[in-house]
Amino acid sequence: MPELPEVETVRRGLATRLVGRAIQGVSTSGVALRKPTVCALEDMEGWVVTGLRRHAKILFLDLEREGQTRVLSAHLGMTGTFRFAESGDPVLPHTHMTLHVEGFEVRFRDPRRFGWLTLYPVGEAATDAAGYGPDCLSDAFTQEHFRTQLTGSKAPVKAFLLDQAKQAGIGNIYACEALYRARVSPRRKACNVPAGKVEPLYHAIRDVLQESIDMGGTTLNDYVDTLGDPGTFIDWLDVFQREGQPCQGCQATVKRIVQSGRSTFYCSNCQR
DNA sequence: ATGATCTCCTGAGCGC
DNA sequence: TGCGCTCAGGAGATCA
Repeated sequence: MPELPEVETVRRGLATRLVGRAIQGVSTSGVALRKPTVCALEDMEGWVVTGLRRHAKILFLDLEREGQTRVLSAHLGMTGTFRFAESGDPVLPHTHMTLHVEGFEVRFRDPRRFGWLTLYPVGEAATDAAGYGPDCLSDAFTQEHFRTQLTGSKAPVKAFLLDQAKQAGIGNIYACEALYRARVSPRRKACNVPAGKVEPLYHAIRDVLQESIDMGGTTLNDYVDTLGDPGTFIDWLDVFQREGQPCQGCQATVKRIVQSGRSTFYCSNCQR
């Protein structure tokens, strides 16, 4: 499941081969994704990719043509992938968009269709991240911002971390891992996180995300990068999907509970 | 207003 | 062997 580190890995991969290239053609499946696009994706034909940006889990493809600009936003949802391909490669099922570029193709595939592709009109900015808080790895995500948001929320701290409006980019994996690293119980209300644990939790979030990027992200089931390679951060997960296994710190058994309908993995002995 | 729950979707895994 | 059930969760919509 792509979270910030996986999307950043995809962004870097796409940037290496796509920036400066003209989109010569666009093929689509016609199947509806999570959100409808504003303009037809085919309208990207003839536009040049000038850059790839990311805010949290959203990718932005900047396009330019004859002095004008526009943007394509993309979200990978649960099972979305961007892959480089040769024109003769077999097209896998659930391939929803293919960008034809000189010498190769870029294909967006998403079996469960939780992702989206939105092409905005010429000159318009993308609004996908309008309700989002600062990206967790950006300078805007300060310790002060985090403290203010945290102390103002009565939600369980695990649910708080997943709230993209508070700070954006954390998904289920890294919420569990950051809480474990900071030794904070996921069941504790955000506003009741001990004062002395706020800074450790802030740094745990930043560290775990950055370390995962360095490892190419985490692959549980579906995620692969633009070359089809899985991320290897799974080997460094302390608690996620480790129910029943001993905690690395105290040898107690890692537990799994459900919060807001999602699995939370933690050590009830270490995390208080 | 805020937090909790539901919904969308497909494929993997499991039990009978 | 094969069918049907459950589960996975990002995030917008809806409910409490």
